[in-house]
Amino acid sequence: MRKEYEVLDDFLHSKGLRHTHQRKKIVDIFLSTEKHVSLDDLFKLVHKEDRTIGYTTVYRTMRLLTDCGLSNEIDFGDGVSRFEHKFGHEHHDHLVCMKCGRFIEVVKQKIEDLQGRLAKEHGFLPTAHRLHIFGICKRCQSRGASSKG
Amino acid sequence: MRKEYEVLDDFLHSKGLRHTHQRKKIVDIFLSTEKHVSLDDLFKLVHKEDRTIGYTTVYRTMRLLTDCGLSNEIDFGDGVSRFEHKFGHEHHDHLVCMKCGRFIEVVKQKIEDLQGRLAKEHGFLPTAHRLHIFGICKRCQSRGASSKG
DNA sequence: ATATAAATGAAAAGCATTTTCAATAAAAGA
DNA sequence: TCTTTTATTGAAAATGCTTTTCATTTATAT
Repeated sequence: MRKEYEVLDDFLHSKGLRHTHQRKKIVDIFLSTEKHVSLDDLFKLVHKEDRTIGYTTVYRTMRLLTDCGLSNEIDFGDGVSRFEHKFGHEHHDHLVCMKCGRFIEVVKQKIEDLQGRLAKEHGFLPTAHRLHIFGICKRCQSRGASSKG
Repeated sequence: MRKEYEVLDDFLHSKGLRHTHQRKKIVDIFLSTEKHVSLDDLFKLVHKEDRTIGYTTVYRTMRLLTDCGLSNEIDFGDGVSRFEHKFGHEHHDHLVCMKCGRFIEVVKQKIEDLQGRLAKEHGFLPTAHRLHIFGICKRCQSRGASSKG
């Protein structure tokens, strides 16, 4: 678990950007957080540890991480961007539960392959894709009607 | 091409809602518009024909159409909701060109099937899904670097 | 140490979406 | 047709997240 910092270092260096203790702390917390955090989530986590770090800095740091490829920005269509870091889990799709809001990460290689083929059939050169399947998760099904956790 | 109005009529009726000339005009324009319009797009189209219809009414009408299933709200992650009407083309995925912004509607039954299976494998009860493949379209590939249309 | 340019944080601005509210108008009944 | 009831409308304001501004601070190079 050192590579992630190197990636950021290289990126900062190559762009003439600087190391700051704020960035270090934000990155530490982000990388140690399992997964999909909104800016607000992350700001709260950071704020708990360091009251002097502002929302704006978290925002800018996340953009930095996204730009250098350490973070992935995801959008479930609820008007809030979420971020997930890219270590351990490479590409994956999401099963999003409409009841409890939780999501499961999944991959099915055959689907990946077919997507590539589908793109090719249309002369399309794919660079990325996003698949969200919405529904009700196992837990919420067995719990019947309501619930929120 | 009469069924779409019936759907709306039924919906309005079942909910005790009313027919208004504003709704009629907005629905007419929306249904005659081939495809993916933002609220702003649609408002402009409506405004051209009737200066008295406000943005809010367009907004509310589109929510109505989405609720009664005539319209599909789509989100390409650029912070703007778009709407497409559901006649002619049922469910489909999107190939989104990152260069010219155009999108192609596609379906591959095998992918659909595999998605269902994938969900099932996780005890997940799927209700909808969204697949966007991002990349460069045929046209933009052959045109080389720049371009916007 | 000093200079210089990036980074920070608070506050303000942007922007699409959503709500508020007084005025208007559709549907139903008299 | 006239009234009544209640949904609808449109302008403006509010929301909520994201992004920018700007004066100040601070990391690096000299």
